[in-house]
Amino acid sequence: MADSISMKNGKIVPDIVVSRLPLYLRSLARLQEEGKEVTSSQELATRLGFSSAQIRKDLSHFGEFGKQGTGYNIAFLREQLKAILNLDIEWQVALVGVGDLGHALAHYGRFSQKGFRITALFDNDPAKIGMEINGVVVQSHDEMVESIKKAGIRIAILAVPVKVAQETADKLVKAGVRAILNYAPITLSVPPEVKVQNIDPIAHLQKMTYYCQR
Amino acid sequence: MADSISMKNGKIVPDIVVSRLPLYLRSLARLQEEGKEVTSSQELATRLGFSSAQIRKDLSHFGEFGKQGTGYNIAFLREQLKAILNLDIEWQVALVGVGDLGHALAHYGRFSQKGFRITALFDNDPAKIGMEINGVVVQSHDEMVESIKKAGIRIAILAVPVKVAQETADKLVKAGVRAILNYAPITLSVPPEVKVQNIDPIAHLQKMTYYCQR
DNA sequence: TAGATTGTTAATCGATTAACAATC
DNA sequence: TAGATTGTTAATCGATTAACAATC
Repeated sequence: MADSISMKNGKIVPDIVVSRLPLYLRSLARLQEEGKEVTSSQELATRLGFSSAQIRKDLSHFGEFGKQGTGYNIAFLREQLKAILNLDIEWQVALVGVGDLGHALAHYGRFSQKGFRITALFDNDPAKIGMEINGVVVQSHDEMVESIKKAGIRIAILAVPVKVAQETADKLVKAGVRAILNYAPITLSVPPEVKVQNIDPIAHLQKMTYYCQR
Repeated sequence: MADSISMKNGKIVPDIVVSRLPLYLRSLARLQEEGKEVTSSQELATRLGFSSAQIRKDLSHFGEFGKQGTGYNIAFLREQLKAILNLDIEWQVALVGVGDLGHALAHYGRFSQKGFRITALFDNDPAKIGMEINGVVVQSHDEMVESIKKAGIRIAILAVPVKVAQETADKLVKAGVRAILNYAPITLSVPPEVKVQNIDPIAHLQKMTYYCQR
């Protein structure tokens, strides 16, 4: 993924800063649920295990959202962050691969709750094509490129076996997809304008066992 | 998670280096499947999108594994990395929360393929307790601490709803768990000796939409 | 040997943090 | 006003990379 893009009079926002914005958003939602109206960089920091300086610095890349002596209005900061992350619209998402994992993802309510509507499903297993999940019909891989293009879908979740992951990613790119959430344990090769985020539970477990004595 | 632990005559290995070892392992497995016997930092780098210098530097924290002019013997480097990550034994894993996601995880073959055997399942839904998945019987949350202690399980996968995630994590810690793979969208608070890795697909999607024009 | 590639050092680059003036 | 907390600057810290001697 590109390291950063231009923002706030041509200055650049590091990719790692962007990564933290969703976590800020999550904490703010939590605070709001708890009935709070304002918060501080210190409170957010404690909750997230970051430093307050980091939070203020991160936010400063995008503007000024707080008031000295008071802190941040939670509802306001949430709205601002949502706008920055382009979350003030609903995104259509294609889910490719309706195996066990894909099935669970298709049922996972939090996607649509957070504005990511899975509006297209694809699989190449004839037994699955035509099946309906949550009101969406599973289509064949052959229809994929055309169907995604036609719907103007920009985000895809890739939940296919490793051996077809790269070729499927290639088709997604051809279809105009710009963001791929990749569940296959492989480093995908895509053009630089396409973003990829990998989810590999095994890699996480293997990292933690380093710290566990047997 | 702690930033690093001591290694190789008291020197310290940055946490971020440890994070990359599983990816090296994954690439090496791939290369081996392709029939290759040796590789180079350059080849690994290209596959992973890293620099070759980074790969050599990372490995140098743990020893010398290559030969000048030749590169690395794949089978040997794999074994070494597995040993470093404590992957030369099989780990027992407890899976807590057998909803849609938990169910999919319980069926996900790659865990046991990679040496993580899910040997205990827990849920607090009476309808699920007693159910058998892949030969493992779902137990109640009430039995959890005792059961994990007795089995000596050190790794848990947390797939419960957000609202009970922290209290469940507390129980896991009490039961002696040292590594938690957390699927609940919340920052868990645990003692420093317990490692947590978070998997939050929404956060990944929200990061990518930053780079997508609507 | 000549060519290739390691392991390591030093230089560079970037991210985090400490500190504080500004100000609510 | 006094206390609190922001936004920002400069210092620190750490990670990445370039370069190369060593050597297979």
